[in-house]
Amino acid sequence: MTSDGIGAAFAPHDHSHCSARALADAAERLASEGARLTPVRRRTLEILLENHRAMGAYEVLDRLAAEGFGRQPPVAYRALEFLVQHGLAHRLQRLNAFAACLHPGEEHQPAFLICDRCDRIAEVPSGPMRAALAEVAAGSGFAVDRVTVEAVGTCAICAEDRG
Amino acid sequence: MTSDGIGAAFAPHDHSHCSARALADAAERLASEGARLTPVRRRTLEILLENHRAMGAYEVLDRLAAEGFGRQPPVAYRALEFLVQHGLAHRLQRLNAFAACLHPGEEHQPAFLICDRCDRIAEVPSGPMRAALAEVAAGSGFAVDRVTVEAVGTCAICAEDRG
DNA sequence: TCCGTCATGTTATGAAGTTACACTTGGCTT
DNA sequence: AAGCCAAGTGTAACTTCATAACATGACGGA
Ligand SMILES: [Zn+2]
Ligand SMILES: [Zn+2]
Ligand SMILES: [Zn+2]
Ligand SMILES: [Zn+2]
Repeated sequence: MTSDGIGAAFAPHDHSHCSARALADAAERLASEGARLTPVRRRTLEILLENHRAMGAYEVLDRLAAEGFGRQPPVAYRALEFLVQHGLAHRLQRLNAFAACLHPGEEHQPAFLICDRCDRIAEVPSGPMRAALAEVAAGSGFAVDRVTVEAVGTCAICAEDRG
Repeated sequence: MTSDGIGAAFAPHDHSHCSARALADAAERLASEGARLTPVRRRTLEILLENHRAMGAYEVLDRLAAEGFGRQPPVAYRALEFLVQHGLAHRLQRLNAFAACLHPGEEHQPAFLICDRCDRIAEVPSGPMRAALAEVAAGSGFAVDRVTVEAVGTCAICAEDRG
């Protein structure tokens, strides 16, 4: 993870810095891969970066449509898929939703903490869990490819607010 | 897990035994909780138990309808929800599908191995992973409630069949 | 028997995701 | 410059997944 510390999403912070850096990283990263950060894609990423929450594809689509982009589902799904494929966003299986990645560039397949009170999302390292899983899987001859780890619970802010 | 061993789903075995026992356990368990294993619910469980795969709600619904039960989505969703709530079935987030639990009665919140070649599913213990996750989560003040761990990969049988 | 609760069924609707196809754009070849 | 191709963007139409709202039936206790 980055020097921001783990779970920074659940603590007050300068979010404009957070998102500006992610965007800059993204542009650089894509350039080096020969992939194009077109207007829709860029705007989609910006929208996801607005806060530490996950957004449904149709929610993103509404925003895009309101700004003059296409208003059909594939517009959003294609942009989101592109971002996910390039490691700039993640898909949250439990929520059928997407969130911007806050430290792209680092090879990762993170675990997610999802607060069910405020809907904020944090990425945390999943290395130890993946290792533990790979081990038990190997015991039954299963070769793990991708792992989804998503925890639902209560974040620090909400725990304080509401006991 | 049971004496069947971990990941038994991915090895040849006497499946009728597997499913008969799960069904018997289910009936007993529900009786002790005062919950009713009605015909639709029982049949739904039997259908899920037919193999070690996950089924979509509509796939289950088709089967139920063909057997004279209701043919509208809530029929399947209610039965499935009931089974999940009583620990007799699990929901696979990545697949939007359901699978019978093969060792009910044991308090568990398992991890799943999903073979993307044959669609078979296995439950494995998730204790170590949940512990690791709880630790890193606690570091950011997040209290974990429920965890989803789902691994996609290749099972032993498919690995052998196709290299 | 009356009543309340749970269970089952229906219709209708909402939410999520994909397929197929047309048009444009921008780079590359000739 | 003209022609070509691949990638990107847009649309319509549709499938799949899931829930809301409401009516009826089964069952056990007062
Ligand atoms: Zn990330
Ligand atoms: Zn929260
Ligand atoms: Zn189980
Ligand atoms: Zn397999």
